[in-house]
Amino acid sequence: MLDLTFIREHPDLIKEVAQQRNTAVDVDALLAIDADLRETRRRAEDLRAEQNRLSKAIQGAGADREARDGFIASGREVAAALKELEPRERELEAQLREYLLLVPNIPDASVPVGKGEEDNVEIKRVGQPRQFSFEPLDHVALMQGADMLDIERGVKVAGSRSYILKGDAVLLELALMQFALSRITQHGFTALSVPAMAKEFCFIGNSQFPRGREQTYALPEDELFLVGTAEVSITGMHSGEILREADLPIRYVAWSPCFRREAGTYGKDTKGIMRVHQFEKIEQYVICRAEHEESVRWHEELLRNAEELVQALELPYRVINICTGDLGDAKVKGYDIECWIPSEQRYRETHSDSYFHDYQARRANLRYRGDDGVVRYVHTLNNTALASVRTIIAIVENHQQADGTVRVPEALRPFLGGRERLGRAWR
RNA sequence: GGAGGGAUGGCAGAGUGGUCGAAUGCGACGGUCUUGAAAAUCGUAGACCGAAAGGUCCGGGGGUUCGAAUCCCUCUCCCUCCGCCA
Repeated sequence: MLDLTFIREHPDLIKEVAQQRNTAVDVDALLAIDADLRETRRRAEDLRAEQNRLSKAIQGAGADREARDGFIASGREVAAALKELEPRERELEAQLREYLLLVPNIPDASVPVGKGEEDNVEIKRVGQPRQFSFEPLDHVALMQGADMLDIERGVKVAGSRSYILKGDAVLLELALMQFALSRITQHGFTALSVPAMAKEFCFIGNSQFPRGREQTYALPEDELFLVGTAEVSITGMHSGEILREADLPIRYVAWSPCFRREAGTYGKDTKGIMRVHQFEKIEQYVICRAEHEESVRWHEELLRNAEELVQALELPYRVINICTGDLGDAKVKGYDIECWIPSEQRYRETHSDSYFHDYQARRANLRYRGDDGVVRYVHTLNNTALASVRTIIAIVENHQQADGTVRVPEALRPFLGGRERLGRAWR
């Protein structure tokens, strides 16, 4: 959410940004509602002031019966007038908020302007895709061969895009989670295990709602939704608070399952488990002071942390700067880390590193009191540390051996009881 | 799932229709004292809208009333007991 005053003063900028970001918001309608609300509110406040004056007059009238009755009669009229105005005021407030939630954030000047995924800009490449001395398998053939994956029965249980990890794949998944938690906490981040179900306000605060609502699983009986990332729960957990500047920055690394409906992706990534409805993720999250430079500094640091993990897993990857059209509504700027997937001969997104300035904080009403006593909205950032399924794919495909086993990268071995190979030789 | 009790400022906790944005204590901040600190002592301090005047906020929403922290309805959350349960 942006500051309403800023929107009033820069309607044309908002329109331009909305277009660049492939999103729609009726700025003129928003401003019309705003003007109407301000006028309505002014009238209501005048009436309330009058009401307060009369209330004091009634008390001051004491035994003067006649004066008292006169004031009460006037009070009755004012109350009646207010009663007409107040529903209108509430209605306008609700309408304005609906529009405000649709206004996108202003991208940073360093974000490339573009229409979609194809306009994202690669900013670095690390590691060389491996030259195989044998015909490498895709993750499905490889994992099924090693009895690490059962897609058919996963689909039987939970429908398309579901899967069952088996055997060493389960150990690998847990090892990856522990590996990421262990590394990131060493950087001073506090580990969290957060609710995977959350109330609507968390999703609004985080900007998953109202747009993107159809990507989220709902539990209507309980008015809860399944989170697509721990980010939702973390934004919710501090919402409405006023933190102290001395407590900042707050750095979390959170473990949670992630649920995604993947509505509208029929036909995309139909083979294998590249795109699934449920996976596990370790997420980095930072709440810091409201300074652009500090946001940028953390954005880069979160990227470094994630890169460190990917490098330790010996995966070739690249980093891209996401263009305006692919950025969504909320981010000021975003990097993706994409790992090399041999079977696809291309890089695929495994991490997403974002900063928001106060956009999420405003929606979640998350503020801090500066050392100067001024209350401001915090800045928020987050980046994947490690997401289970896609990283599993990258590891098994990149580290597969001619015999059908998977070499365990050195850094991961302590989390797998020292094992050097996963799966069993089968080809 | 059933029965009961609660929700007030950073925290604890008064306040049952007007003089209450709200006593008091603790904590916080600033001053005095001190080499420094503690103690003592004096003082300051909530959030939101508004250029201001002014208005709003005592868990959320609705209602009664000229007037609600206080009365009524409703929702949420917390606590206690019972049931169920990893």
